[in-house]
Amino acid sequence: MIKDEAVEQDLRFTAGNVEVKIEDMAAGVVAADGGGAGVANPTGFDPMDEDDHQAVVMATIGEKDLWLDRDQEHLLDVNDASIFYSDFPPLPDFPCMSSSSSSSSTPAASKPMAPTSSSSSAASSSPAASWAVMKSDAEEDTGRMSFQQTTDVEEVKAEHAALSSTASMEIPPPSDHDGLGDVDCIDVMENFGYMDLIDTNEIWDPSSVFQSENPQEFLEDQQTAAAAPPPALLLEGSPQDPKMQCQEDNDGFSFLQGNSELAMIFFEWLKQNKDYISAEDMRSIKLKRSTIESASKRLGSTKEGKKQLLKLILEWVEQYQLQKKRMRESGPQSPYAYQETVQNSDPNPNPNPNPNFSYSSLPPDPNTCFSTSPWMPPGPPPHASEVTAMVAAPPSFAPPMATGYGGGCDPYSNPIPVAPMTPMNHHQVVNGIPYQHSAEYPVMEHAQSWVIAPFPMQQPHHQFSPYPDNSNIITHQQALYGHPYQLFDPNGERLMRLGSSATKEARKKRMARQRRLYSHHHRHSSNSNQHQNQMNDAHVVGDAGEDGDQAGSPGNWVYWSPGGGGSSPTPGNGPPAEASQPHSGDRAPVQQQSYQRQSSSDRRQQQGWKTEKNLKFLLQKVLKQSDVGNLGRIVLPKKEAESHLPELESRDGISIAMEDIGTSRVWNMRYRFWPNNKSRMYLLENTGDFVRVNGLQEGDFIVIYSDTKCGKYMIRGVKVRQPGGKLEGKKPARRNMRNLSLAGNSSSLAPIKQAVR
DNA sequence: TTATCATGCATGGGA
DNA sequence: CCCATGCATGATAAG
Repeated sequence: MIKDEAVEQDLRFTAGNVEVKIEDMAAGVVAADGGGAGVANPTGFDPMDEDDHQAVVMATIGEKDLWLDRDQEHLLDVNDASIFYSDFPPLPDFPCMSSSSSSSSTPAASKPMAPTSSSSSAASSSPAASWAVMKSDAEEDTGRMSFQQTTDVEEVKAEHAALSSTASMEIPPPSDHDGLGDVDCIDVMENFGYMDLIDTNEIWDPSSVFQSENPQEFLEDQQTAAAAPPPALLLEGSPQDPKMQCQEDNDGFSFLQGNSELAMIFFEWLKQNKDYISAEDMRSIKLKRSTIESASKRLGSTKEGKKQLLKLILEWVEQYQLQKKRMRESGPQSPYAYQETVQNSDPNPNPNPNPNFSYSSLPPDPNTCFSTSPWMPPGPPPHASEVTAMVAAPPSFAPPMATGYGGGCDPYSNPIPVAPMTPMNHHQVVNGIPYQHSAEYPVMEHAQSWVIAPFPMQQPHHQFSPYPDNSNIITHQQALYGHPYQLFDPNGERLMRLGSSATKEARKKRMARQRRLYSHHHRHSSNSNQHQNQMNDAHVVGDAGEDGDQAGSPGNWVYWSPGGGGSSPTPGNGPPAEASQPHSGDRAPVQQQSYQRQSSSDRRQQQGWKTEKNLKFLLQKVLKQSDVGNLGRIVLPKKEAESHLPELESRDGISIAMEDIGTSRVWNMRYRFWPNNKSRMYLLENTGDFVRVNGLQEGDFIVIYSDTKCGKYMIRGVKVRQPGGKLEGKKPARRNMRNLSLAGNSSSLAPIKQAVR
């Protein structure tokens, strides 16, 4: 499966059986009635059982409904579980968390997907059940975020399996808050306190928020903007809690006490996203306690850490929502339908060619942004040549995929952030709804951003290790696709730079891009198979690209799954993700979707980069010892070289400038061939410095793209981390590589694909 | 059996 | 003598 998948699952917070549900964030904010003016979920997205239907408190100021988009929500008539998935993708795992969880990965989670099957894992199917959130009356009334803990052992196991790749934190069961039998509903505040996201005693202080900013102004803004407290904010007491009442007194903001900074962040976010996120959306958000806990551990209990976590969550919500919106805009079709289309057409712009890479199995929700893994190697887009940009993998990746690089553009991109969770077969049906691998989803740049450990890492410490050589970095979104968010620094200490920073404008642009992408997919879906194949060979990475990852950046890392085959590299970013895509069958490079994690700033950079370039995946090559040695030359796969690189008239070859996607550095290389028997061997020479600078080693891979706009060549080095650190070895690699190659796949791609899985 | 490709190693230029 | 260059060979995978 793709790392991304694992990540995705984590994001879903399915790691534990404890779920944190953010309900009525908005409502919590305003809850005029304190008890929650119960509002039936108009969207029908409520994953809860109908019987369990919970009243939703709409966030309103005065009588004004802050959630203007609410009515526009599509009503999905699907079963609860399915709704849940489709509605909100799991929150991507925190990259940093991966280490802890990896140890428990189950075979299912770690086992690579069959080349032909989608990356989605069976494990992911179980989540549906687990996600069926049981709400307590209290929750409904309060509309607060609550943690729910299920006792179903089977479910838990499944979740663990699914999450195995991600770090799951052991969180003590919430105190019997509501005394809900099987399910414990925990007060949000309590939860956060537990998680340390928010100090136990630290309460969001609305007043403080206003002090820092003109309250009046804020309120005015709120009139037009949706205001919902962050889940954490809503956690504060029960509805009956005096504090909640205070909210009413204070226009619903009193619940924010104690941490003005966090509150401000949340409010700012609400203001920026009022047009994109509805109360229903917020209600449907569920966070796994374990995930949060893991994240908080990673991020630390400091205020900064909490801020990061909040940002991460908000970013996730935002990203998801964007996807969802896009879907809606395209039409009322169900997400699944969309998925199908994508799968069939595959002209997936995603850079995650490697779904494998990537980026991971995607969550059932096509809209999910996190589907891909962050750092997958840019595997070629899956056919993917396009990496979700790789997003990521460089997937993730996400494409999966060597996450990224190329995110949008990068096949690798990252491939790949990202998606990740348990691998599922495309055809697998969960609760009547077909599950698809994230890799198949159109990769979104964001996906990569989440690329947190797209691939399940068995060895935690490896997962997030930074690139040794590149300290700079950007993670490789799947190798190819850069992931928007860089979660880990080379030292593995920097968890993530969340970039909630996206501005409204940027968001709009993103949405427009996504829409274009979406329609693009549809167009392709109608294309003939032949055309599809061509596309697979070379995708325009355009959007996928979250490639922005720098080679050196963590985003470029691809992880090798210890499990099946053991040597598949999974791009941290996600490029490899691509491999898992069904259509990509052949050689889509894995994106590093994965696989990569990027900070928001990185993501922005990548996005910018993406928007400016249309990358076409040309080829990728898993580096052999002779390629990374001191010869300074890399043997290129003949078929790809002949079909995607300039035709060589003479053996002297041609000089070819390759711009390093990660660093923008231009390398003057030489492309030539050697007569070999009756054939030729194609080489890229003068690669010594490139290899050195990127710290590439045997087992890592390079992905070459062409910028369709500028006509220049782009290259990305994707690092593959093997849990066992085996790649370091010398000789075994050679034989292993061969062995790894999958039938039907070129040997050069095999590793990546495996990684993607 | 053939094609592909990793790499061993011969050759030759330059220090 | 060292190293870059380039050919030849052997191991695999594919057909």
